[in-house]
Amino acid sequence: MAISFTEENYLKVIHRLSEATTEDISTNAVAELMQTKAASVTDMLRKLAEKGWVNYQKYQGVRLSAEGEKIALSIVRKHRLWEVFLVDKMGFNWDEVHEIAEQLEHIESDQLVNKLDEYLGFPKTDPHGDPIPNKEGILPELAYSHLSDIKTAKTCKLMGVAQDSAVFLQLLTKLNLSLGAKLDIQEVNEFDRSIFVSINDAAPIFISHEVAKNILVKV
Amino acid sequence: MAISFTEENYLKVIHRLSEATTEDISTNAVAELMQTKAASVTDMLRKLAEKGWVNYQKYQGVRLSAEGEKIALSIVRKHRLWEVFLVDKMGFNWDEVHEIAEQLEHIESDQLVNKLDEYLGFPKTDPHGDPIPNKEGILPELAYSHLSDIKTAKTCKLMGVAQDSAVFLQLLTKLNLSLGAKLDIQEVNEFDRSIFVSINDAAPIFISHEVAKNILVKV
DNA sequence: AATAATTTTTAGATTAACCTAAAAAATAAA
DNA sequence: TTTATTTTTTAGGTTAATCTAAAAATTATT
Repeated sequence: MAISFTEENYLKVIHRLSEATTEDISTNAVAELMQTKAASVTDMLRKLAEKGWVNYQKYQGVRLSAEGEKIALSIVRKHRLWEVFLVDKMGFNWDEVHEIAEQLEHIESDQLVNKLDEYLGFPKTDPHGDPIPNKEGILPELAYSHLSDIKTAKTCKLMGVAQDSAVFLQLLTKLNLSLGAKLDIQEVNEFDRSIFVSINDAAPIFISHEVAKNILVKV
Repeated sequence: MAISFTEENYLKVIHRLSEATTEDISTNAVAELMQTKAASVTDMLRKLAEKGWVNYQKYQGVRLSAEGEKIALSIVRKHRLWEVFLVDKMGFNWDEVHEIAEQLEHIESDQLVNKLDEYLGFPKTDPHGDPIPNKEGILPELAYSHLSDIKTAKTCKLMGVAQDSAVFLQLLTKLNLSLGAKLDIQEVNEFDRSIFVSINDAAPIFISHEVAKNILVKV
């Protein structure tokens, strides 16, 4: 069935919200991420439900159907593969690629996506460490911890970020924190939960809890 | 000023029609290429004129303004660069890339286009031999002849095609005719204007006038 | 030049995606 | 368990791009 850009974006947003919870997704939550009004969301949810891509009962929130999940994952796959392309092949920084990938994710051609995947060497994650669904739409589960959850001195490796806003990524770049960086945690301060850490064997610096919450690491 | 996909497509179509003539472009001609009705075209021409991208007086046809020309050329540039990408990097055949490039040409990022250009080695033409406008929107004039215009036995080189429909390109592929092929013209038949020609030193074959009209060669 | 044929435009509707304002339902607080 | 608050939906409108059918302008033909 034909699908519009807007419908694709709604499915993507519902998918994103569903990753964080097992609850049904509220109209308002969708409205906020879609940068639109709740009334518009209600209209769209009814339409998506008619097309069989979501399960929706009014006042009860929304969930993706199996079909809707499949579509959402194919968009996520395209988005993340294009991000790899932009960084690895086009030479963009990891904080510059989101907007462009938002456009490229809507290009329709399974053949192209699979050729791109192969061309990039079947990457497992995008430049922010987010996993890339495979051709069958299966998303490899990457069991990473939030840096903020670590309580004791230990060594770990930066595997991803929980947020890909440009300001945040630029801050990480300033701190010399990129995918794969080695983090030697010296101390976790009880007072403000800031972390005193050596990055790639440099002199240790302080990282705020705010920032640590958005950093994913493998212990 | 903001521009929609549809507006971009109209400018592209008007540009294409303008290449073939110095006359003003008729509403019907635009309608046919846009696969829409004349009434819809009238509406859009008025809008494009308001935005300053075309010069249009009702009943008098339409021309691109300098600004409109600039936009059209940037779309052509993107279209052709993406075609090179699809063939050279993704391994598509030249008859498979048009549809996908129709989508990719609307991706908005000057930075991306210029990086892509560099990545592809600043190609001068697309996989069909059509010239690629440079960053400044200047379209190199390639003075090629139509194979159908050649009257005597001589050797020439296939530099492009005047049509990129999949059926036509597939026929050329069957005839072993690709960009750069050497054509030794043995004889031009007066009766049906068919051409008896050896392709890359193979045994000579007949090529119809219909086909020859769409083949561009350098003598 | 008058009439016929064609092309183009206007008028009035339709659809997708959005909006505001008001009503209804669900949830939280007293 | 009422009342207040918040969330969600409905009702009615807007805009971009399209359509059909009818009117107007242009071009071609007698």
